[in-house]
Amino acid sequence: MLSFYNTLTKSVEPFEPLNASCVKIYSCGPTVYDVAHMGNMRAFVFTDVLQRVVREVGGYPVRWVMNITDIDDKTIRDSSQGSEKWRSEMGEQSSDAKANLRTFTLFFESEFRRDLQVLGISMEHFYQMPRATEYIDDMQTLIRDIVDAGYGYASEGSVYFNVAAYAKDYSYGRLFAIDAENFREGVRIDADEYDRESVSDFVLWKGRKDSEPYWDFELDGENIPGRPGWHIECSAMSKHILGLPIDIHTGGVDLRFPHHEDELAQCCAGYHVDEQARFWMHNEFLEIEGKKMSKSLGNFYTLRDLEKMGHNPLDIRFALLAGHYRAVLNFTFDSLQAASTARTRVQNIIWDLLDAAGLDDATGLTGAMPPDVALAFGNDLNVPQALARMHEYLGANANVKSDPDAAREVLGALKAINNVLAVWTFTKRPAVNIPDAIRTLADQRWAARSAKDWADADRLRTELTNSGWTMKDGKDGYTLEPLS
RNA sequence: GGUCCCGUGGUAGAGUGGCUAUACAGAGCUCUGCAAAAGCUUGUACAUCGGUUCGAAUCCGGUCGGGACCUCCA
Repeated sequence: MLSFYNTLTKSVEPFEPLNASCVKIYSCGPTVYDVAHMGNMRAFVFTDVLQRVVREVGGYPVRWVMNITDIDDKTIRDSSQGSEKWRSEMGEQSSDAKANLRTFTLFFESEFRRDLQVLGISMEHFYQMPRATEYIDDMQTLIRDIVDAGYGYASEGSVYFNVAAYAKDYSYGRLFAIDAENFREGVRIDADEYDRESVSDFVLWKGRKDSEPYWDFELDGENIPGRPGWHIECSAMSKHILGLPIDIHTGGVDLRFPHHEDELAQCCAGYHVDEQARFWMHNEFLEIEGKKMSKSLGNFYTLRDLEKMGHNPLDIRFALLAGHYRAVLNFTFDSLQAASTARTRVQNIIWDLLDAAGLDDATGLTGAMPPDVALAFGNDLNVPQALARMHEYLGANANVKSDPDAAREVLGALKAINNVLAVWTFTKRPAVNIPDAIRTLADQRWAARSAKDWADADRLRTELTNSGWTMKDGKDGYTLEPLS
């Protein structure tokens, strides 16, 4: 029923849970040093749709974990004393680097949670959102195990992973075929500050640097104060919270290498498992108006930016769902507008159907997704295809509004689809607040219209339009809607 | 340098060796006093040059163009 593209095999494979009573999904979450931008949003919306499809189409319970990286170069840099990134809402900085880091990252973590929620991602769907700094012990244990197994070494106050030793016993490059002989000249290789045996080795534990936050770490009877390397947190947390192997591990394409490759290596080396995850799924990047999003091109948008411009986050979610997750998506303001219109139309259909079905609220309504829609979702999350089938379904049921039972059935189907898409609401059409002056004008026009005084009726319509309202004539009365 | 991806109608974007989505925008119609909303109808696109094939936009190769990754950017 479900099949997903697996980066491990570079092909679409049928998805069978390791344990049908609980599908374990681990998603690489944000580094909380700033608010989410469009690219982040795409990644989060992708994972959300994935876990929803596993639940709704696959019918499996899900344990979804998304980590919060609250310790890394950027969070340290931006939370350090005198940083321009420090915001007044965070309060005063202290002289304790670790406390500053904590305050700083907690601030952006709560911003992040808010961002997720306005994008239609429900906190209830998370099993846990672990913070890296709360799993330091587990990471240290893993690092010791890796060193004990002969795949790690300490050098100059840091601890490294020995890729060459590992590659002798295991396969390195399962997610991403690297070609060490052909590293392009000019590619930045940050070998200057640390002393690695080989350039392909990566850091497990970074030695303490001047005023940075640090943790003590006992390795082979020696204390090595420092902080965890980037990859180790995901290895440790996926194991401790979900247990290995997990079903699906997700992230952006850029994480295939080195992050995921190294996570995987650490798990195999330290936990002695064959695999960290059965499926590795990666979402493609996003372009803005045909160009890679970047600050220098001036097309770098955060969710807050778009909200300030007056865009509804659910329209943004819908626009992000317009393309397949493995294809580069060209996000444009035209496409956002198109998404908004399309989404609003379906929302109006839902409200009409609620009226037709005589329901105030269809939140609890259950129904079956049209089979071809479910098929599309299950086929490596082909959301564009699912949307196309949904529109066809709606077209075929356009005349259902005269039949309450049929209306209810379509509503149920839409509800099931929305359990995956999460862009519509099934509660009553919100009442519009109509100012008395407008109401008076409308009443006057209705009277003029009833008296077939077209000239006056038209004059009043124009007046209403100029005041920002659309008056729609019905059989037995009118409705007013604000112009948007 | 290496590895890899992509190029579809005005826009966004699926799909597929033959039946050529879907949405938004546009056009026409129905309904409306006129509108709005809604519904219906409509658009033959797949970079380019070759090849394979009865048949290719879909497979193969060349070319052109765009992009990604190659040690901490989703």
